[in-house]
This record gives sequence, structure tokens and C-alpha cells, in this order.
Amino acid sequence: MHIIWFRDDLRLTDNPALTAAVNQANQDNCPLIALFIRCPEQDEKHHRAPAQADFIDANIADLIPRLQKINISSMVKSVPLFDHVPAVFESLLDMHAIKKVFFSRNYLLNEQKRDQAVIELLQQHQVTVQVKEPAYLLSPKSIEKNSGGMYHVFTPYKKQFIQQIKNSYESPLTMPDQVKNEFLGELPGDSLCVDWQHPWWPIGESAARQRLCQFVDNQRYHKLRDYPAISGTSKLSPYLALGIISARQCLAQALKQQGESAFESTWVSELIWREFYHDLVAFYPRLVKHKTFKTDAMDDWHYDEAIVKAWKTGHTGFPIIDAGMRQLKQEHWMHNRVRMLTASFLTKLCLHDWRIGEQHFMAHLIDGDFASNNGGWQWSSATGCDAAPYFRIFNPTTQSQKFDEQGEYIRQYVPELKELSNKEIHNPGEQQRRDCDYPAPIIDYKQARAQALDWFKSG
DNA sequence: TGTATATTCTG
DNA sequence: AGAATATAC
Repeated sequence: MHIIWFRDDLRLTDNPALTAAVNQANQDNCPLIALFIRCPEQDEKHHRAPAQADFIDANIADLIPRLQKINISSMVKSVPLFDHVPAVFESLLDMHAIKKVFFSRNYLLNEQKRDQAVIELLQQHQVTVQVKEPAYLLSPKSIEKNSGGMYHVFTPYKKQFIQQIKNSYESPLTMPDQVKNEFLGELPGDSLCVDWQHPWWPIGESAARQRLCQFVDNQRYHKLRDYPAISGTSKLSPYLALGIISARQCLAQALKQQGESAFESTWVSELIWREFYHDLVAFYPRLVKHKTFKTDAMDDWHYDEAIVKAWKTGHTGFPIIDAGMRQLKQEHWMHNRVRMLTASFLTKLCLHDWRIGEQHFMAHLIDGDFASNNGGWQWSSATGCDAAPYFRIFNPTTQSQKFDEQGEYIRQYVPELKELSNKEIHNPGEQQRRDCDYPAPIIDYKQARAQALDWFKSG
């Protein structure tokens, strides 16, 4: 029999490893088994949000009957750590005559170490391993400067990216054929947490595709994406992070609805940002080791327990920041504009280590994705790839006035301020704060900004 | 995908 | 006085 080992790509369509596995099984006329290996302790080590772990389980549970329809039986195994994954394969080898194993490549370090150990074990047992490139828009490392190496600036990267993808466009793969060999029935395995109570994030790839089809409207996205009180973003990030939908499927839909102009659209640009950050991780393994992207970046930060606590719990005394941090805790998701504001606040105004924020976001976000999250945090803290230098510092109050003019977003997540006027809600007066039982600002913005400019300039 | 400030413009 | 614009950080 052959095995398709599902890890990140929890979908049937546009899944190169799965399609290859099905084709091979049919060619060799043998059964195909889908293998899922969950590693709860590893998840904890990587600070995977419990919400995301549950979302994965629920999506696996959704995938199993759909795999059955194409005659693929599934097996779910749970072991604590990546180190224990080879043993799962060993016990499978004891029980079954396994000929080929398929999975899609992962560029993160611990994951690659895990995969390498599995590959070595399988090769010792004369099992063929096929590692397929995941359905990125372009495979990592396919964009390089003329002089070689990775672009450090997004704009020229994007320009070349679009050129290249126009030349080598591949449309997404459709559902694979049925496996001709007989369905093996239920296989013994470990249980999944399938009690998913989150109507905002429906399970499964058809839900994701439906969301995609309803969303793609670039005019609307371009106009509304920065307003956190409005649902103007795609809400596809958790699906992209876990491969429930592929970036290629997203681009295909944009092209279908907008034609070639999709390449210039704001949303597709965001998809390319995502590839840019994934590419950076593939090029620079130091990023996975918590190093700054800029090797000469200022990297010794303040630390004040009280500031970290206020930031994490949403009690900084800056309403828009607190709204964002509370939204993160409550919904396991935060609007992108507010992610930028809260990140800039922690790193550039409080001068606290971006890694604190990176880890906190990962621990709570349902869409946590190492490359995007690390890239975003390093961009925010001036240690990463950002064409604009260190002095891009957001003013939480003016940003709030600009992007949450009516204070709707603040009122939703910081209800103690909901009676304040549209004018006052962005920065209540001292007496109002006391009346609402809302904290005074933990930093003096003006002073913090001046301090940050000095600090970054000297570093 | 920024902000603050000085300067000029407008009514 | 407030908007628009230019410039430096």
C-alpha cells in the first residue's frame, strides 16, 4: 500500500502530494491510506494556539469521510513530539507492506528535521518517499535577484513575482480520481477533538471556497480592509495557514473574477506578501531560530512585567490597542490594521522585544503561521524587511480616529468606554477614565515616540 | 501600510 | 483658524 501523509495541506483539491499519491496508487493498483499525526506537546512548544489545534482536529475529522468517498482510508495517530513520529512509521511498517509515502515539503526547521528522520527510516526499509512542493503561487526560492539571493524589499520582489507567475501560471489541481483499489475500512487510531463551536470559522474546504467566492471583490477590499469595525477582509487566513485552501486557488478565483488586472489588485498583493515571508524563511533559517532578519538591528529591549501584562490583557489605556488585544483573546483573531498598531505599540513605543508579541500572537491566533507572523513582527519592530526605516511609528490615537472614526470597534471590545462620545473615545480624559474604570495610559505617547527615535537612531 | 511640524494657502 | 503641502525623522 501507499501512504499520503497529511500535515499542513488539509484539503483534497489542489493538493499536489495527494494527487500524486492517488495517481501512483492507481498505477500500482494498490490501496492508499491517509495518515495524520498530531503532536500535542510539539504544538505547545511551538506555541500553537489551542483554538488552532482544535480547528485542525475538526478539519481532519471533516476530511476523513471525504477521503473515504475516493476510497482512501484514514489513520489518525497522536504522539507527544516530532521525535516520536518515526516510531509511528515503524509500527506501520510492522503491520503493513508499505511501498511509497507521499507528503508535501515544509520549510520550517523542526519540521524538516522530523521529515528527514522519517525519510531516513523509510529508506532503510526500501520505501520510496516522494516529497512534493506545496501549492504555493511560486515554489520558495524561485524568485532571486539578478545578482543571486533573496530580495529584501517587497516591491521589486513582487514585480518579478508577477512577471514570473504570468509566464509559468499553473491552474489549481482538481479533485483527484477515486482510488480504484478497494476501501480498506476503518483503521485503528487516536481520537480527535471535534467539538467545534465557532460559527465564524466553519470547517472544511468547501466552506473556505465559498468564502473565497463571496469575498473576491477588489474594489471593496481596497476601500474597506483598513477599518476594523467592518468585515472588509477575506477572513481566509486560518484556511490558508492550514492549507484548507491554497494560495493558488485564491489567485485563480481572483483571475476568474477580475482577469489579468487581478495581478495588480490589493488583495493579490497581500497573497504575494505571504509568499514573500515564506520565501524569507526558506532562504534564511536563522529566522526560525528567533534571530532578527537585519543582523545589525538593535536587539536589546526593555522589559517590564507590568507593561507586558497590560499589553497582553488589553489594559494599556490606549482604547484601540486594548480593543485589539481583547479581540485576540476573545476571538482568536485580530483585524490586520490593529495587528500593526498593537505590534508597533509594544515594540516601537514600549521598546519591548518583538519576540514577546510574536509568541503571544502565535499562542492565540487561529490563523497563526510562523512565516507571516514572524515577518509581520519583524517588519513592525524595524528588525525585518521594511523599505521604510525605523521611524514609521504609529500614533495609536490618530490611527484610531482615522480607522475607527465612530469608535464602533472600540465599543465592541472595550465596553467600559461605550458611553463616551465619538470624539472622546479614542483618548478619554482623566476624569472619564476614572468614571469608566479604565486605566490611564501606561506610556506617555509623545515622550515614548521621542525616546524610540533616539533609541533606534543610536542603534 | 507613518507622524510631527513648519509653511503656505484659503476664507 | 483650519486645510493643504512639504520635509525631516
